[in-house]
Amino acid sequence: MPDQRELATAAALALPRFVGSTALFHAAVAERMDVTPTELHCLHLLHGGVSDSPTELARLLGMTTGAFTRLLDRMERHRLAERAPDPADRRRLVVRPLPDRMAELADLYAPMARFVGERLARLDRRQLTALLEFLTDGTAAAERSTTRLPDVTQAITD
Amino acid sequence: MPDQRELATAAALALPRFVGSTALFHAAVAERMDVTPTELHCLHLLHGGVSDSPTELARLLGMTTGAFTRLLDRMERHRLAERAPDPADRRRLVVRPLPDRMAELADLYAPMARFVGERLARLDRRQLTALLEFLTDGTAAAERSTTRLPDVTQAITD
DNA sequence: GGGAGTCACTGCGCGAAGCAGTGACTGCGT
DNA sequence: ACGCAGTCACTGCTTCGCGCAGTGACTCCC
Repeated sequence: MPDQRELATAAALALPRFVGSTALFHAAVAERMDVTPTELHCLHLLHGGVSDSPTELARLLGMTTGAFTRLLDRMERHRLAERAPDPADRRRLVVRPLPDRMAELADLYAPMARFVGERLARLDRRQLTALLEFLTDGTAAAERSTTRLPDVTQAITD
Repeated sequence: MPDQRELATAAALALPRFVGSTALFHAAVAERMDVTPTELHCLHLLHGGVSDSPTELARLLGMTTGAFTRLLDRMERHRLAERAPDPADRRRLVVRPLPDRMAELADLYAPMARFVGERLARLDRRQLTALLEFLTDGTAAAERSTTRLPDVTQAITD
């Protein structure tokens, strides 16, 4: 019967491995869709309405705009997204997700959603809130860390 | 004030993005150590005592043994691990983590551990237990999914 | 109206990983 | 005993995603 300190330590130890294995799961889903993990990640960002700007998306994905151009080429070829001109600024363009393969993506995530749903169903409100907060804060911290690569340390703590 | 159902839905939506961004964080830490994400992931497995067998590690990392040979070459060059002969079977070898750069790794994870610790300190026992269980079960499910790539779906649900 | 800055894009090179095949070694069946 | 199938780590070859650095189109501000 572990006490609170031990639980916290266990969580801190479990985290790095969790991160590694989820990354791998992410790659597995991508492979099932015949798509690179980066394309899949970008699709999530688009689907979540995070941004439609190539430069911004490239930043969030931790890559150069040059690489993002090629990423967009692939995404268009795979019918995941399309380019559209930005009426306000003729240098820019707008990236739009295509509905074509959304159903396929949903199917692949369905079992994961079920897995998550089952676990969550056993939790009470306070447990749910804690978990959700952990996920969202963790996401924010992780996304900060990618934009300030030279100092990951600071990005996490602030 | 969201009810339980809404919270569960929110968590299911937050998850894919969390997965993507943690993968990116993982890559950021690896870059700070002048190491590939795969090398870092392998180091975590070694450090956690998951396995010391090249074939088994390759499987957990979702790669071929051929690629793992080259991975080991890099890890030795970067002083992350070393090869040792297996006295029981002269075909095999044993992979051992090197202590040299462990401190460096701990330093990079320190802020993350602090971030986690702060969040966890606010939680009670039941919340902690729920979170920890979610992490470990999720890790197990994700690791299963990589070993049975042809059917990710089944790996998650069973 | 002109120059600095920003945008998406392009040629080139690197390197991580898959594929398929190799030699060394083990253990099973007869 | 002994040979043969299976397993192990390893190696050329190829593929491909990405970074780097430079380009032309466009915008904004003085």
